[in-house]
Amino acid sequence: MARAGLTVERLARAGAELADEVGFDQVTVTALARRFDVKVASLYSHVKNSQDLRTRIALLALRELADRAADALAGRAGKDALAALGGVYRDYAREHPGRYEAAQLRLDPETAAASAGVRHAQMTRAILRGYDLTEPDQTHAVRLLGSVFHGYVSLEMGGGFSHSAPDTQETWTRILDALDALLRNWPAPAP
Amino acid sequence: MARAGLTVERLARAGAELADEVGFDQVTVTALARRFDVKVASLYSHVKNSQDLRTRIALLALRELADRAADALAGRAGKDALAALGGVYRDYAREHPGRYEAAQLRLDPETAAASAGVRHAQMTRAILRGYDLTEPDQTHAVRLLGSVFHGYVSLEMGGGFSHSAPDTQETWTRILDALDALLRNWPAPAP
DNA sequence: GGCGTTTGCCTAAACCTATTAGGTGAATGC
DNA sequence: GCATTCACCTAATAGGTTTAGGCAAACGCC
Repeated sequence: MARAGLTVERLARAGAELADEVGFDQVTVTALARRFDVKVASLYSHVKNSQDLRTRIALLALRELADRAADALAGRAGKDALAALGGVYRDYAREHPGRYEAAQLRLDPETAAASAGVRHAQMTRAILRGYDLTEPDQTHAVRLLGSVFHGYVSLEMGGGFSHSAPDTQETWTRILDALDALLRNWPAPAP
Repeated sequence: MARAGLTVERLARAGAELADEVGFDQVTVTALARRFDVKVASLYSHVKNSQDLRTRIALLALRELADRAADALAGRAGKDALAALGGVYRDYAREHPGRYEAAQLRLDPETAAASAGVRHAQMTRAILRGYDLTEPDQTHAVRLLGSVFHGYVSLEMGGGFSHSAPDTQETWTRILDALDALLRNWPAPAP
């Protein structure tokens, strides 16, 4: 009986590829077993269950995304950094739609706290050091940037902006312009 | 044989309730049949299949959301209208998390075009009439607002901002302030 | 190099969910 | 009062998930 050489890491990686090919919600223990030419039950020696598998794929995607972001941010500041971070999310979603979906999976609090998710928040906060925001405003701005990037990418991926002029690249750069302007001139609370 | 009185509308409505209770991805033909105390196969006289059922729930949610938005926008303009629209999305997601998830379902283009989704875009555009934006910029701004609202609500729902100070209500109002300021002073393209 | 232990994969079986085909009986319409 | 339609049924197939228990290859050890 030849062994297929399954490991948790290989399963997660293959699951991520499968997600990009057929969509994250189509990633199934059965499909993954087929891909390794192995019986379904064999996977259960490596992952606890279907949910566990999905979680591992999500963690992989978060890690990849954070690594890319760290690379892209190296040596950049201000609007340059802002555009770089946004670009990383957008490009990753286009190249790896299934992984990007996976990164959106709801994790339970402890798992989330131990994930690369915290690096994402740290990097966003680092970008804001290039702008002049005091502490509570910095948090508000972190949340705004998270919302815009996540919201834009997921709407664009879902075809929300599809086939309407002007094209989405133009909108994307103008949104980055707008965010930069906003951060350079963050308004005081409305009266 | 007593009849349960199934119709497509009742199925969609019950499916929406079920979604709010157990999550949209747990809405299954089987669970819905149980709820009506009817055999699973009976539902197939009313909906084509599981996907069809989900789509109908999504369309219901989009319609409800658009109705609420139209109500909230009546008689408002400018920042008032902006806050009202955002509030509708945020409140709906909190009251009806399953329906809100459903509203995010990817629809095929023809279905989307016939859905209440177009009313949402129209309403967002209507709000922008209170600001001074020329045509291509209006589209960019529509997309920005869509991104922020959708992104913020889905991150907040997913616990993305959880247990960190300051509280999310504060952030929400400051984001509305920021968007208002941005729209009143929309920047020209960066050089 | 044989020997026990661990490890990796298997078979088998139980249990969900989705979907189709082919009924039956109650309500409806002329 | 009969035909038709409609609402629901039984039965069967096909996949996905998960657990229990088994066997054989690989590993550690003397």
